[in-house]
Amino acid sequence: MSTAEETAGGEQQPWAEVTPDAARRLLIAAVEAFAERGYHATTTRDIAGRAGMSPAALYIHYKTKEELLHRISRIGHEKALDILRTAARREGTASERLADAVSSFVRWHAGGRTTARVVQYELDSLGPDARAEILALRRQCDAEVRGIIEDGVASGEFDVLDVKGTTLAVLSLCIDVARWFNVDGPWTPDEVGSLYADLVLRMVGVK
Amino acid sequence: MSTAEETAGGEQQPWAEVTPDAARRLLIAAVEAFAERGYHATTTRDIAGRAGMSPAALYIHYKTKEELLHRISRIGHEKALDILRTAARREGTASERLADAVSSFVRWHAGGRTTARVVQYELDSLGPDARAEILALRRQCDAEVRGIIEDGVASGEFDVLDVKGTTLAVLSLCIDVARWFNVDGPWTPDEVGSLYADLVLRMVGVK
DNA sequence: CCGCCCGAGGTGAGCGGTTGCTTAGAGCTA
DNA sequence: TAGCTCTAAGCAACCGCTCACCTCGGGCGG
Repeated sequence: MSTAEETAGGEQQPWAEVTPDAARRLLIAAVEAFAERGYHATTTRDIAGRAGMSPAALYIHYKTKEELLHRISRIGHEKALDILRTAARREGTASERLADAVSSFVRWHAGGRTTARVVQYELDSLGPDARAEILALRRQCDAEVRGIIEDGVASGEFDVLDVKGTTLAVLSLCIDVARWFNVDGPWTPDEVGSLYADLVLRMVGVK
Repeated sequence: MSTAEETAGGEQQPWAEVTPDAARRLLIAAVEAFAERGYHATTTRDIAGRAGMSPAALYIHYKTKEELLHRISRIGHEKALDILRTAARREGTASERLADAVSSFVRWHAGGRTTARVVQYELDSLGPDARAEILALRRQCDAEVRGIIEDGVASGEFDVLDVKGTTLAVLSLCIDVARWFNVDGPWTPDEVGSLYADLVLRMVGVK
């Protein structure tokens, strides 16, 4: 009951790599607080309180509040990149790989909306160095999707005028799911994933 | 040199309806600050400073910092709704009206990125009453776009499986432009507008 | 024309409260 | 004892916001 899977919507048990148990509890509390109120509106006292600790306990495991956001952001982006890379590098046609990438990427944004929100929208609360590191991961995400689209164009499956712009639009569409998706809404993450996969295939001109 | 049009990217001179000149300067300063740093990270001293005034001057024209955000959000949403309504109610085929709606809506988000960012992403920094008022405007935006898509389906121009979901995706795609668009980037607002109009027509199944 | 007042718009100083973070030390395990 | 985890208390800085006061253009009786 005090484990990690109480995050709404059945977030797959994440953060297993965050090792001292208290550090993980603090990090999960921070994710929830940042997602609800935003980084700047969240106080260190709120984070510690959600984790059932005193305000000072936070500073045993993390040097600053920003380090929490940095860790969350890095782990989240690595997960997102992993999802896209897995889809991009499996075997199958470009259409199959693109549909797979979009539907699993969207499922992650919808199902783990709490995390995705922080990862995608609190990026410029980071300092310059941390932000630069995260932006590098983000460019790798871009590259994976662009690779699939380029493959599809080369094989004649896709009909795209502007590869760079279309790549951006596809990623943008997926990412924005984290903004509007509501766990109490009419769709499950799976439904949004397959709807979006269909829409994206249309965008790249698959008949 | 101290007028309103110094906002980056040639934002069409807005906020003309904000009447005492000092109040307008404060509001423009607030838009820029909120867009750069977010609502909670922006201090009233920063807003007043950008407008060339002392911190106390803000409270002559606005009751609270939140009232500033409320005013910005309401005016911005009214402008967005106006753009969509104009496109939806002009004469022409559903395809023409949808392309018009998307390209002008996207142009607004890209060209007026500063404003659009605040309008679209700082919504839940508002209190419950103000947020409810803004959400009503947002539902009207939704309805305009859904109306065009329903027309296209009825006339046989469009081929969509899920009207509600597709409407949401189209709006989502446009709104997210405010997040990633960069005035120093490779595209002009016009170019993104027509690229997106094309992508959206594909999404609704226009040949 | 003068001197006077007035209200709108502005300021400097500062209030109470909160922030991120620190420190001294308690509790527990080994 | 030694070492790690956590807490109670609190520090300096900063927050949104207020208050007493200042400034200045214009109406107006004389």
